[in-house]
Amino acid sequence: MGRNRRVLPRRFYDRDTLTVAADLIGKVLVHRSASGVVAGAIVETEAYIGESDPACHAAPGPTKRNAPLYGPPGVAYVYLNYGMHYLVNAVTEGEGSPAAVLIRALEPLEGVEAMRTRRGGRGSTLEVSSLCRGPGNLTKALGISLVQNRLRLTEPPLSIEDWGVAAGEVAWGPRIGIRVGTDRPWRCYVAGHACVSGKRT
DNA sequence: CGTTCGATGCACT
DNA sequence: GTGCATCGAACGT
Repeated sequence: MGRNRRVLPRRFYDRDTLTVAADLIGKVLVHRSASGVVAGAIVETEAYIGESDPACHAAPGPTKRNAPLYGPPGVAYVYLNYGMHYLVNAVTEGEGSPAAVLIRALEPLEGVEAMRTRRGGRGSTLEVSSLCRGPGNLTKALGISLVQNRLRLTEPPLSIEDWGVAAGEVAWGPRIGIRVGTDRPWRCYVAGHACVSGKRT
């Protein structure tokens, strides 16, 4: 691992959203900032696809907030949720086809101390497997906020890369934390992985 | 273990 | 004014 690092090209995202959601498992979300490099392997994603998906932010049609969903693929869509958590998505499919993959959990690979400081302050006793468990937690650990909204994921400072991490076995299930569209099994995750959000098994 | 519930800000109707 | 793609502290069992 680490000798063959490749940033995912824009065409990676210009595909069917469910395919992208599955292929993002095992890829590495990297944030390079003045605080250093933090990175983690993606172990959980959710697909939000089009205006016909009631849980997708594009459901009401184009608005100021969801504009990135209608733009080019390979761009970060970040927004504030519940007034206190930032959530990061990768925009997928072509322009005019509003869809994205929400990144829900990471396995920390680099910058664990920086993550710990951002999550719980210095001397935090948080386990490594909890640092990026949940979409609001991972953005906090990586220092992602609205500043990173609309950034291209195909170049620094915020990128998704292939570090040659083995993806592991992937499972599909209903999306978490939404009240509509729960019938669509569009959550993709590494079954049994300690860093995946939700109830542990 | 389990479940409930309050915090908190902004986009949208 | 309402409703969230959440989290974790504070309970109950």
